[in-house]
Amino acid sequence: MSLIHVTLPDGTVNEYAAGITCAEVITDALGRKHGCLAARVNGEECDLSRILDTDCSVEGILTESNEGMYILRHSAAHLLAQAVTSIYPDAKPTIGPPIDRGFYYDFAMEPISESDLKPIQKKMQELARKNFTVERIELSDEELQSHFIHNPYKLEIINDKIEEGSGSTIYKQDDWYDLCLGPHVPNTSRLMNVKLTSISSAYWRGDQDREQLVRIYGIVEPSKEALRATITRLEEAKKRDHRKLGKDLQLFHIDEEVGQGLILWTPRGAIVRQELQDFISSHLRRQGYSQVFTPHVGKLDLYRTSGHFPYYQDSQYPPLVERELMKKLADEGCTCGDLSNMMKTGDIDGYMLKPMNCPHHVKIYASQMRSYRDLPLRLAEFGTVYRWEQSGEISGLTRVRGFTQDDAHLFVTEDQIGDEVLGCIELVQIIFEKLGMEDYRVRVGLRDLDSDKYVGEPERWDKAEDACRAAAQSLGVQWSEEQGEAAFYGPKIDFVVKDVLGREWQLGTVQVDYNLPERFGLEYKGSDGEIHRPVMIHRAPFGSMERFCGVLIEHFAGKFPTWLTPTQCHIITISQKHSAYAEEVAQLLRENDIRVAVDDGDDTIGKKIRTHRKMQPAYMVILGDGEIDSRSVSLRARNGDQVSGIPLESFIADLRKEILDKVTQPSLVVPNDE
RNA sequence: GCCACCGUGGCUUAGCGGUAUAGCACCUCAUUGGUAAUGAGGAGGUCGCGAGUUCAAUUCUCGCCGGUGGCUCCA
Repeated sequence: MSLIHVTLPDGTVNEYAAGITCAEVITDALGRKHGCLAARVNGEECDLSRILDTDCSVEGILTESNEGMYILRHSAAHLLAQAVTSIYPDAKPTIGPPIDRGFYYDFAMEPISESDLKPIQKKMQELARKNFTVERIELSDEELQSHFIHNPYKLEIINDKIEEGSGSTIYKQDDWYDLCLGPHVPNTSRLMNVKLTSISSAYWRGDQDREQLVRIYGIVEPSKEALRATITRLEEAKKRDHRKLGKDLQLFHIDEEVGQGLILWTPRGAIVRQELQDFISSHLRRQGYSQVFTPHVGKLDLYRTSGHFPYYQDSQYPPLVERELMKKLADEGCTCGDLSNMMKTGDIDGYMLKPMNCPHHVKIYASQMRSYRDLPLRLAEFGTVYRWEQSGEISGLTRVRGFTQDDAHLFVTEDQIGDEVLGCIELVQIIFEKLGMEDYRVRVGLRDLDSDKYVGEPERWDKAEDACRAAAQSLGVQWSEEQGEAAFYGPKIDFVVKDVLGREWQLGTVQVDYNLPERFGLEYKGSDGEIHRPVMIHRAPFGSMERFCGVLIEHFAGKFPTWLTPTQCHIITISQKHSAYAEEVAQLLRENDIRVAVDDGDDTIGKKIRTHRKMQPAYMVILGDGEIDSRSVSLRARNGDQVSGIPLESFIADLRKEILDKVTQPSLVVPNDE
């Protein structure tokens, strides 16, 4: 029997008889309780059962690692398919991958409901407990065909994805098997700690025109404790959902009679939004932006020139057509289809709710003769736009039909692109930093070199793409280049953040645009006396006020920094005989631009504190005999910390400073040493 | 838009073929209280909307509207 040399991660080289398995090598190196569920041989992931017959390096994959969790989730997906097919013999498994937060499996089957998950989960645990060995089996093309003869989905994958003559592998546990490359856990007992979380639907291969499948989502963890911790974390996350907090904290309201995805900002939410807007505005002034205002509607012709109509009409509110004209056309027997066609061809005009602000800003640029001395011209507007998002997609503040972009358009010379793009993303960084938002990623969208859908010359694209790359690089945060993610009119930089449930939302965006200046024939006179075409940069550092506020509510879990908090101080009296002092303090605070609420009602102090806590003021100011005597205040922080005997005047001064400095979290309460 | 589920006073919620619980909030009275619920009383709902089945519908069926989780889409 020949010997092989196996290199371990620590560099030791052991000698084994050829034919040994990974599991045996790892057990030999780490002992029985090594906790690995797969291995890496020469850097390639494989099963623990892999047989080694040549010299190689071997490394165990622990469940604690990212790779380990993916394998665990992938195996759990298999177990789910086994359980589903045993309960629903007609269900046909299609695909079931691991994902960041767990796993799912798509089945072609009759729809089932949420309540059906319990029995499936039970079945999974029952199968896991039986501790079936998970076995890898290599099959030829013919064998694959015969194994999946009753499952057209698997056959489609086999035919599309597997090279002819190469065969592939299946993974088998008990009498159930699935087409899969692996690797997988060695046995099903590793999969005891699973929970099925939700059910939904998906299209086969993500194609809207193909079969609708039943998708079951689940989570799996290596231990009971870890599973419990994950479940707790998910529940905690739900508590900071901006839709729930928006209601609890009375920040906004969505009324079905007003319409889906149309936000009513209630007084408290309006404060948060306005403070943010003021904050951005002050930075815009520093960066040399000019504020403009434009109307919420524009003529269809405007959007025909910009190219937005009719090409994107599916995502716009329907056009507004003059009453008299409609009546006349109706009398002439004009059908809806005729009307639609006439609008497309431009035979009749109408107005449209603006789906974006750019055409309006372009018209401001074009309203005067421009010289190179005017550039860069930076036009900013908190512009409200309306888009007909699909009904099923609308959600809270993060996906709405009417929203206000913190929009601006920069008209620049070719040479100014780099500096101006940089300026835009510096603004984003300043704002994110002030708000303590560190968990975001930057996506640089570049053109797909093989596609011809892009407008403009390649040399200009190269230059603009370089400018975007350089700008992203300068941020000093994680960023990625994504080929083919550019808009057809130019490259872009996007800022992406995750919400509490791990869903990604695009917030800020900076886009270079060669197209609109062309379509609108924009010009400026250069230093050479010739006429040139400016380049446009679209940018919205927050994306929209709605989405940004939604993300911010979750980021702070409703506990806003003092400057953003709707009511910064809630003044609470010990008893009603302290009302006069409370009113005096409140008035002083108001005079210092501090937002206050006063509760001098006849509830007990404990009751009042409990009630006001729910609104998450930065501070509760407690006033009683002691405070009146010493002309002071007693403060209570959100976490329950308290401090008393603070002189009224110094409290006001400190609070003002905290607000002006936009300190990330209230910090005036430092508990007294007992 | 598609699939599944859900829709009871401002909020959270019980219930079910015979028009409905409870808590918080609200109002009144008493209580004047030092940091997470003082006591008593009161008012408030055509059970999302429309149609059907039935002697009878909040409850069953269908349609619509809205919400939730996904899918698809996102200039």
